[in-house]
Amino acid sequence: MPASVKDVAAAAGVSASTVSNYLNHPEVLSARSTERVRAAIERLGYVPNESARQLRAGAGKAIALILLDAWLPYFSELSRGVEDVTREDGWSLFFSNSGRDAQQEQRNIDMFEAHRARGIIIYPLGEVTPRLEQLNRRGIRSVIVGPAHGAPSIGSVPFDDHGGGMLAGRHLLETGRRRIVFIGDPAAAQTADRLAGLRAATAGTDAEVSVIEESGFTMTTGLRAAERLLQAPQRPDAVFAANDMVAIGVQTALLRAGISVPDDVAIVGFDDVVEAPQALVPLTTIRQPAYEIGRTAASTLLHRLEHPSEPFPAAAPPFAAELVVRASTGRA
Amino acid sequence: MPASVKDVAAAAGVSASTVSNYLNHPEVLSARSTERVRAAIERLGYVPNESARQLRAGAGKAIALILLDAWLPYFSELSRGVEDVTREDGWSLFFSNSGRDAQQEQRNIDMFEAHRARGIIIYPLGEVTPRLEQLNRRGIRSVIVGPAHGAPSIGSVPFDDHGGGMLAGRHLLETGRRRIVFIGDPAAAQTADRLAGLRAATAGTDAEVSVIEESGFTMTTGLRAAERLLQAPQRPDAVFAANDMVAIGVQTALLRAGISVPDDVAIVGFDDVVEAPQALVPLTTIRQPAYEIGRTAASTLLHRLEHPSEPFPAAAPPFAAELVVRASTGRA
DNA sequence: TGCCGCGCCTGCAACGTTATAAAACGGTGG
DNA sequence: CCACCGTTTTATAACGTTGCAGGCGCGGCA
Repeated sequence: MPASVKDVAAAAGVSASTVSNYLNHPEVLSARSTERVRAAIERLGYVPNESARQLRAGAGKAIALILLDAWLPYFSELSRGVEDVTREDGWSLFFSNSGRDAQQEQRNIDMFEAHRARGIIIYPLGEVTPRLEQLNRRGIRSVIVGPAHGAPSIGSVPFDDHGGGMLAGRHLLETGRRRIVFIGDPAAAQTADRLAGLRAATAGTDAEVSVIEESGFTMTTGLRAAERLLQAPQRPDAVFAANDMVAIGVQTALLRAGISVPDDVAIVGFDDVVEAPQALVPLTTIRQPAYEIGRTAASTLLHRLEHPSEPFPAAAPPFAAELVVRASTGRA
Repeated sequence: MPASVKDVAAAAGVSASTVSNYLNHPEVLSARSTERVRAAIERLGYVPNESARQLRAGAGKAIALILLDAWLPYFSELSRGVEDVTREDGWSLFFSNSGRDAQQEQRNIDMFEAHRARGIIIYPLGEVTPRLEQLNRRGIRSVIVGPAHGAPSIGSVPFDDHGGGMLAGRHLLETGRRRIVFIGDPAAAQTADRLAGLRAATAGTDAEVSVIEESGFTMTTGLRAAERLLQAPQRPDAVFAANDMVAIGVQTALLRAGISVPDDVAIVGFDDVVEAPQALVPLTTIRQPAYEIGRTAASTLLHRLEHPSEPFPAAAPPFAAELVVRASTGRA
């Protein structure tokens, strides 16, 4: 039903090749042909068939982005960074989220392989390194947001989670806190690093660190964790949460229970998402430049695709953590 | 570089057609061939080239979803509904957001046209009806989430915004409120309907309705609106916000200013997103079944695509609004 | 034996695009 | 008038896939 180059060619009284040249090598055409083809394209509303282009070219200019939970604020900022770079460089971006379902994550990778995406940016949920190395052998490059455990064929955009944890710990110590509870899932790689950083900061002091294990990353997770925290025999004087949304959930539950933040309990989050300063008590947090991380991931991948000879830079330095002090931990 | 049917055929000692039949008409193959092809596919890691399939088939089994702001909670729920139905029916979904930029919205439509998506589900920002009718003439169907202003070729999944506004207004009257302020952009279609519903509910009573014009839909919008509200000479006793995030922003600003919710000011939101019950003072709101709306939009579109002869149902009844009472308006 | 039907398989063409090589064109100089 | 040149246009083939028409071998039936 839609018009093809042949239709345009017929309408313009030229050959299909000329139409193709109009689109891809305009400089070789005579002014006369240029004008006739232009008019015919406009008249027929011709739009090149991307599938045919890709087939012909062997691969299209498209990359894919696979995230855990597209609707979490951190990921939406990250994806804006990816989107912007991708668009600037004239590539198409296919987007999908795995909804924290490892099986769905694999299906998404399959789908992008079938669509012959040239590269994949992924914030991985399960163990994807072997699959990504397999894809690499088939010519599909990928970049992991976070640590790539010693897989040199895969790009990596790491963040200094351990350093972030240390910053949080030191800040809590400096503001006089001694009973710190960490909320998160110690089995998840990034979360574990943040906890380790916290422990490194408190080692050798009289502060003690306990852990409430929760594996989610939403406000609901924080509300649930706070219930457990309120039932504990001795209340902590500080909470360090795996991310900002969990921290905000904890804050909400504490305020509802009549506990003052920061007087009774200080709270530190992680990420510095847009919601952090908007919490009722603005949240002290560790800033992760999500937008910049997204941009870097995209440009690393695109650079690799556009300069196939150069390998990924061996070890990019991780993005540095930065402490942002707000009201939830009292005055600095 | 990646394996093609021909490679598989050679490896299995059969013809390309047999490999194709294995994939598309397995029932015609002998057990012997089935096994040999299966083994060859596995050995080579063959993945069918989706571009070639689409080219051959004229169009692929793919639809597109275009949203204003993918990272707003309401849209993420909507898109989950769309995703689920799409996946259940074996279609692929391409996803994009227009970031509240009408130009970007157009570019996304262009991109999906080039990729020959069979249909589009869109929550429109600008005026897209003419463009969608043009696409319809080229065989690409679409469904608008929200009202389709008398364009019978375009599907529509409407919601009863006016009724929702009325419910909110009546509830505020019943709980004794008289000075109601509406926060939102009266120029936006859906928002305008909600305001009209509010006015219909208060007409003929001694309650008065004023409007603070704000065009955003985030917490930041609510914080900004609350500043203006606090400066007003006479403080209202109720706020009806265009959506939940704005309502939560207003609530936060009021609480920070020491104003009690709901004693001094009642607040009603719109949508009933997951954040609504998680606000410090859980939010009374008008429930919009975003997930169900997404499912309906997707199944309307897919039904249309799979049964080309039947037209879109003339006028689907709008989804009904439902009042959800929580603490932000006091006891009922 | 000759013919048919059946089950299974294969060759061919076509989808829309574009790079390549070749051809046509218009003009110059010998 | 022809060989030659640069410019512009064209025919052709190929990318990977699949529907279709036809082919092959085998068994059954007249």
